[in-house]
Amino acid sequence: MNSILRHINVIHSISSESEKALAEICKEVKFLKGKDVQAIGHTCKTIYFVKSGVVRIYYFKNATDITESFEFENAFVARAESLFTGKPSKKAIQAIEDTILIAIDSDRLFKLFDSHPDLERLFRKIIENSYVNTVSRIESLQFNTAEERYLNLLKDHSNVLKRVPLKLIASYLGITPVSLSRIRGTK
Amino acid sequence: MNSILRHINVIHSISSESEKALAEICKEVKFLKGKDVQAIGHTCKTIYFVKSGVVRIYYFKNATDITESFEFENAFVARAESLFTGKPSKKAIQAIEDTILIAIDSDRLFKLFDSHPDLERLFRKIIENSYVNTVSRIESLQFNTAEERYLNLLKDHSNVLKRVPLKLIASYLGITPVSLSRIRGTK
DNA sequence: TTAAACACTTTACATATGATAAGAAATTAC
DNA sequence: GTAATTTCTTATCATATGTAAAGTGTTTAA
Repeated sequence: MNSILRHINVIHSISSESEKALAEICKEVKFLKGKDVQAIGHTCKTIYFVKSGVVRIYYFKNATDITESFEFENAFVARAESLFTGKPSKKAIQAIEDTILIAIDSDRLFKLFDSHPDLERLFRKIIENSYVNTVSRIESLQFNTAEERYLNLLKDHSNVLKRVPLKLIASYLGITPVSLSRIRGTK
Repeated sequence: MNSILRHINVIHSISSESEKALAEICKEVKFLKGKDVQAIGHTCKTIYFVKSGVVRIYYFKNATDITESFEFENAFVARAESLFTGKPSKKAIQAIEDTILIAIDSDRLFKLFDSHPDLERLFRKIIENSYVNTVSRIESLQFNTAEERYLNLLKDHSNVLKRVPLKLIASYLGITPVSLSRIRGTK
């Protein structure tokens, strides 16, 4: 629990009572490299925090595997389109390395919000941050070339390049592995 | 205020006391077609609700005007990257038709959250919804062709096509006006 | 009402990215 | 440690979209 509490308190500090309540609905879970944390078709009732390792959210379009996002140590992961709508997700979460996650039960978390406004505020801010990141991702996909997107990733998140297979990065950037290889070749 | 209260109560119903508190920090403002509601470089301290009309968020990349999003009647608009970070925005909000907005002072709203948890919950849910929409927009930009994106817009938001100039829609779809015209021609 | 400005389309050509296939390199599994 | 997979690169060709320029149609404003 220490890693998550340390991360949380930078975003919004919560009372020790709230820390305790949060700890009670958390559970540590481990996944081997390549394993699905949650499968396609499953309704998301869990918010994960990455303690160690890397995960990705992915889905299939025309039988092609597409990576929607990566999350590394000290980040939250959830399939928002399912968690916030209650519908089954068309996406899966997969461990890219051997990974340790802290699983937070979302139903119990949302109930805690009634009695612990500081937790609701914390998660509001977490969502705000995710939202801001997502909007800037749209900007990048809307009018940057594939090469610009690759170079920005290299500049801002070079750890991704070091720890994630290129074929996963390609679809994250919205291009094919062949195209990514070509872009890398001309540098 | 009626339109905003009606809209809000579908998302999360709030006490009449909270309605009153919210009304106090709202102000109705009007903008003529083409006018900027908020300019580039301005730090966003306002959340708008569109009472009537249409607005867009736009910015410039290499001197090209790019529309990030449209918002019609009964929707909230804000430049999240500025509102949630406190930094000056690189984007502007513009009225596409003559538009009436309800302006909510964000500093005062965030203060209200301390005494009105139902308001915080309401706005948490509004952000969750925006987040879900934004994630699905990424999906669309990541691996749909320009034609698929156009046809999806036609299917899901045909009102956009009816009320917004095509050149604005083109950049929203991530393509040039010429390319959009070509796609429309082949149907 | 007319000129000016703006929005949209069409054409021709350039270019980035996609698709396919084959080979090289790296990783995994026995 | 070697074979079998998987990942990455390279090459070729096809195609979607970009760029530029010109023409038509529609608003806007004097």
